Amino acid sequence: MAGSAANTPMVAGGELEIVEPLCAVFRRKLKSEGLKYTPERAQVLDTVMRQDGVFEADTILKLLKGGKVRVSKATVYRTIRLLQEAGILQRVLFDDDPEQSHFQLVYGQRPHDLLIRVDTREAVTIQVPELIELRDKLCARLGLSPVGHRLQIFAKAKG
Amino acid sequence: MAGSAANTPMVAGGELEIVEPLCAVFRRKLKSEGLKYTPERAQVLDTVMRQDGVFEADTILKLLKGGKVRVSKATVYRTIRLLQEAGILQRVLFDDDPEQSHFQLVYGQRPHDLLIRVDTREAVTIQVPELIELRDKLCARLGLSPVGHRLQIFAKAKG
DNA sequence: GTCGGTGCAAATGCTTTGCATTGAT
DNA sequence: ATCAATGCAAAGCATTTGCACCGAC
Repeated sequence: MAGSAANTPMVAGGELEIVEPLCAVFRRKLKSEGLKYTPERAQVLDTVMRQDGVFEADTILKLLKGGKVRVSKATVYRTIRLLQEAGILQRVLFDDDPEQSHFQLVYGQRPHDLLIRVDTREAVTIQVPELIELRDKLCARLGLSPVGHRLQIFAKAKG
Repeated sequence: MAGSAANTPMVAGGELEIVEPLCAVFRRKLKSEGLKYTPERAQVLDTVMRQDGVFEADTILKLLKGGKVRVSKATVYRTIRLLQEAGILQRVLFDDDPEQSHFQLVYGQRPHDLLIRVDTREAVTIQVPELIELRDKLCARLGLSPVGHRLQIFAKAKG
C-alpha cells in the first residue's frame, strides 16, 4: 500500500471538500448545549472561515472592526473557545511566540497538519493519510480510541 | 513496510539512549554564543532533566525553592528559553490551557512524540519511526530539508 | 578586572470576567 | 417574554524587562 499515488502525502492547496456547511456544525454544537446562534457568533465564524492558514484572535478582531456587526474583543475570545470545542478550530504552537495563541481551521474530519518553513515562517497545510493509519494502529495496540492528532513538520530550503 | 515488527510504533518507557551528556550540549550552545554556564543555569538544567514527561516553568521554579542554589523566576524563564534554543526543550500545546506554556525534554536527535489521553490528561512519550520516513519523503518531494517535527496524538479509553 | 548574569519587582500583553443592558428563540 | 449573550473595562496571570549588584572567566 505504501507508494500508491492515492496514499502519497499531498500538499493541500485551497481545495476543500466540505461535507456539511460549517455554520451547520456550529449551530448543532450550540443547540446541543442550549446555546444561541447569535449574529456576533455568526460573524466571527464567517471571518474565521475566510482565514487562510494560521491566524490570531487579534486578526479576527481587527477584521471585524468596520464590519456590519459590531463584535467586541470578549465575544471574539468567547466564540473562538466555542469553535475549538466544536472541533472547528484548533490551536497551533509557535515556539517563538508564547504570548499569543494561534489558530487554524480544522473543520471536517480530516486533520489539517502543518508544514512550517523555519526560514520563511510560512505555514502550509498538508495531508498525510498514512499518519492516520499509523495513529489508529498505535491506539488500537494500546486499547485506546483515537480522538484526533496534530502534526507539525519543520523544514527549510535545501542547502 | 507496514506491519514489520521493527517498524511498529512503540511506547518509549523511560529508557533513553543518551549519546552525550545533556550539560555538554548546553555548555556547547552557551560557549558558541559567548554565554556563561552559571550555577543557576546548571541547576535549572538539572531539575529539567529530572522531569518525566511534560512540565511547566512554575514546576521548575517550585522545585528549585529550597535547593542548594537560589534561582529566581526570571532566571528560570531565561534559562528555559536558552534550553529551547539549544534543542533540549520543546514547548508542547495543551488546548485547554492557553495561559501557561508546557515543555518536554527532546534531547538527542530522536523526536519525542506524545500520546495524550484526553480523559485522564496523561501524556506519554511515544516513538513512531515510520513518521520520520514519511516526513523526510514529503520534504524531499517539496525540495526542502526536514529540520524536525512535533506530533501529538489524542486518544481516550475505548468505549 | 571586565562584562555578562542574577534577582527583584514592576511592566507587558493576551485572555478572562463581572455586571448592566441588549437581543435571539 | 425570558434567559442567555454582549460590551465594556477592569482583573488575572504567565512571561518579560530594567536596573543595581554579584560572580564566572
